[in-house]
Amino acid sequence: MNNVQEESLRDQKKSRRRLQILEIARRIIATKGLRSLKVRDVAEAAGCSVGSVYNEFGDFDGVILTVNRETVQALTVRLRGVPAQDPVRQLYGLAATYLEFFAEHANLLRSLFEHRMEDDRPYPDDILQMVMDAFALMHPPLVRLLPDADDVKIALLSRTLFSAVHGIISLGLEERMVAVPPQMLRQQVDQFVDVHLTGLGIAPVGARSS
Amino acid sequence: MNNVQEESLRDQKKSRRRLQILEIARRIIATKGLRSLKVRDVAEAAGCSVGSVYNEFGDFDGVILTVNRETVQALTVRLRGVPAQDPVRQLYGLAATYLEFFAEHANLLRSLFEHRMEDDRPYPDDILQMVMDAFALMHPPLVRLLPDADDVKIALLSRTLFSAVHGIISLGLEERMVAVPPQMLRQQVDQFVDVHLTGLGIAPVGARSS
DNA sequence: ATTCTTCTTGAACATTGTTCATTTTCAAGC
DNA sequence: GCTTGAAAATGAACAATGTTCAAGAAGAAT
Repeated sequence: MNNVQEESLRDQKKSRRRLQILEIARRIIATKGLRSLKVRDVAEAAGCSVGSVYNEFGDFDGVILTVNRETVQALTVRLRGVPAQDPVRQLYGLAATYLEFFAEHANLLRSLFEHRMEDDRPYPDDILQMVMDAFALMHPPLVRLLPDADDVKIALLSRTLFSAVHGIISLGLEERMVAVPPQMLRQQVDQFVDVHLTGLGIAPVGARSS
Repeated sequence: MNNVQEESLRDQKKSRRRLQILEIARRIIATKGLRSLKVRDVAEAAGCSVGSVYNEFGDFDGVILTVNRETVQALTVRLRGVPAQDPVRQLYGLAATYLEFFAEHANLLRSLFEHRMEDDRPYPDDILQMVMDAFALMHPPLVRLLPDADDVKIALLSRTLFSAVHGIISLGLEERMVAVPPQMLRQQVDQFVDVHLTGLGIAPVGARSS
């Protein structure tokens, strides 16, 4: 075990190729959907053999899962970038940012939420955990807004609220279903948060600008 | 065109087989998930050749779509069975019934919402319309509760609210994700509707029993 | 330079959706 | 009932795609 950072030529090529495969797979999923992702297409575009893809990722699910992992990581970064001064605005911001991100990367998000494993193999725990953590990002602002509430209940509320927003957005962006105009979807989400905060006894942003 | 109901022996066998194929496909999807559905398994279980499946449904997507169509039909029947005397209770009932139905037929619902067509062929319009119609079932009670509101806005609200409930339930039942205990999920949904109705200025059911 | 380890390759295989020439089945006409 | 023509069923062959692995190539170690 040499902890000095001496990357062998072999390792360099390996990791460069790994990145390349992921980049190509992500591009295909993003543009043509998960169902259009084929091993041979990825291998050819990456300039390597199909065997190398398997060598690097074990099986094809491994490629998909790695892309999904990076998707939820990117999502988390975006959500963490939402300003936290005003907790009410933060909640709106989280919803709006989720909508933006979903609209920009619809097929990647669908891959994250819709991909099923072969047979009955379990979905990797770390990805599930990251999704749950992302959905828990509404927790801190809710705690500030509801200081007297039980922390466990707030945790549940955070997941519930974010899941609700997810439902509105994922179905709203489903071009299959009655394609809600994207601008209207933004209003729809804002209004939903409005009503829900009101119901929680929190004064919403109201007539002020976003 | 003979509108007399004389079914030839041929037609009888044909429709019997059709039903049988659908029943088997539905059972496989329901128990082992859409990804485990294979033409040969269906054909063998139905006691016919793979060619017959294609003869009857055009392609394999045709089988899946027909199962999905029947799923949304069954869902609609269940949702229409929710009592409509009290509009507030009706809203709770629609959410609770959706939860029940989703819990009973999780894989069938996932097939409905997650199946993607081959290439870029469009999803059949009639199925999309039926889903939208089902999600519009919150419209009538909302109209009764908000008599002064614009009808178009109520239509949007109905879709939004149902989509939110869908998000909470579909993620909550996702055993992949932090498996919310089913009993707790019911409370979660009820509470969500509670808060949202309050936010809309409607008195929720409150402390009374379901 | 030689050897050893590791990775890469791509042909072969396995699985699964799809097609279609052939056979079978059935209904209609005699 | 037999003949015949149309329709359907068949399943072998094909196509597309995920997976494996023996052989070879490439880099590391001595």
